[in-house]
Amino acid sequence: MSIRVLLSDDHRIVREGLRTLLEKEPDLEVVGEAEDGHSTVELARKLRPQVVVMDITMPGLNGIEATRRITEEVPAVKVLALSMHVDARFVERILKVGATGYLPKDCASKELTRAIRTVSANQTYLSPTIADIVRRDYLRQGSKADSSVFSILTAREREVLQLLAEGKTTKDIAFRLGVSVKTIETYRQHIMAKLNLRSLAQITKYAIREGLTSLES
Amino acid sequence: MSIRVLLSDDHRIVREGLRTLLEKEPDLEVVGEAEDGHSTVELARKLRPQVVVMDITMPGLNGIEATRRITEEVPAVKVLALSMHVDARFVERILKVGATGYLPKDCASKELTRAIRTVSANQTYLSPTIADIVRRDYLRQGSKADSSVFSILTAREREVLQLLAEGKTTKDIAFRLGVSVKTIETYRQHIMAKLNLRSLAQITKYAIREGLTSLES
DNA sequence: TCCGAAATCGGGGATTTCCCGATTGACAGT
DNA sequence: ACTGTCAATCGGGAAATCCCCGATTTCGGA
Repeated sequence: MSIRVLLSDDHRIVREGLRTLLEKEPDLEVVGEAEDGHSTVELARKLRPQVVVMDITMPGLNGIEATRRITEEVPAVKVLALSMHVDARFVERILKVGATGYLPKDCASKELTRAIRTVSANQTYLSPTIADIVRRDYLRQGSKADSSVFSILTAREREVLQLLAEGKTTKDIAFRLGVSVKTIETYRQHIMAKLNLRSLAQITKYAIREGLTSLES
Repeated sequence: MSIRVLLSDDHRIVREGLRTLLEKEPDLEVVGEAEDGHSTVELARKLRPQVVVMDITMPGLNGIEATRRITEEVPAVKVLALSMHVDARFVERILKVGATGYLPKDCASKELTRAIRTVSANQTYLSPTIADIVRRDYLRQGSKADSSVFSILTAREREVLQLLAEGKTTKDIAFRLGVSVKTIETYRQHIMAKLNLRSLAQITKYAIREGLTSLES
């Protein structure tokens, strides 16, 4: 019986490439593709794949937040992060929210298929480069308190923070999340109060530093 | 006779995916892969492919600089940019240095193969989204020499841009520069129009990219 | 000298922000 | 079961900002 895989990446050509790669493996079956965090969560719930190959940087809802929701709601679904970041912060965060594997995008297809098989077997897969980075990170700072967004802000606030930093207007966000403009305003106030920020520009910079959005507009 | 293609992308899994996609096309032949600008230039010189599929963001020597060198040295080699950026600045820059096609990474494989065939036939291929962005860019600013801040914005506009990106409010800035709020509003409009930006978040990111402000604070 | 671009300001309506408070439901501790 | 906290949601109302117009002045280059 084959391993059912859900692909999540905001670039279609990347998804198609991955799909084609995986389809050459007889024991792997790509059951769906998602282009952002929300659709990934939804498809994971609906399709119940064994493994989600998850990009981290995605518009709207990012891969870390999507992973948090998936592993909380459907723990049987394993998440394998496939990211261009080789930064310990990202590794730590996505593992913390429930991913069981992490691969840099700069990896071989053999490694990807091996990682998928590993995580689908309830094991953790970290590629050698990543494992090394994590080890160094631990050596360097032990486990100090996490004062980043991920511990201070609520899920909803993080979501709004990211959308604000992506240049969405309050109205946009309210519509997208299906709540009133007033609610988004409140979140914005909370975000600014909690993070001690005073302007949208500072919010944007904060989000960039925390990897919630990229510099490319 | 098949079209010889060189793949250039810093992520191996992306290269492998693209290779697998292209190998399904009988008239396309992937003759090599490069993982950074320097190796791309070198392989283009050595292998003389008809087309180089070029990523823009690469470590060491980026895709734009690599394109410049290739088209200068081996004009017969056509460069097709495949980028995650849908920003007019990148399109403009890489076309200016000799690329004859531009695709967003968020495209279908059919479009990629079509683009490769188009540029190999000495024609220019811009995907619809890209073409639209270029058109808007032209409408807005004509074909300016360099779309960087330092040539399109006036000194005053740059000043305001920086202050906005530093988190200052309109009123703050007006006071600081000793002019009316209305004047600052006008500058802001000009900045957004000239740079094709739509939000303060985007303004902030632009300023960071251009080195007008730092990520801190 | 004439033209365009830069710098400056305003009107007026549409939106957003900002600072308040309020409700509901979930969950934690006693 | 009671109490308290907190996340998520919404509203009022005033201030600020945004947005789309146009206007004036100045100044350097064709």
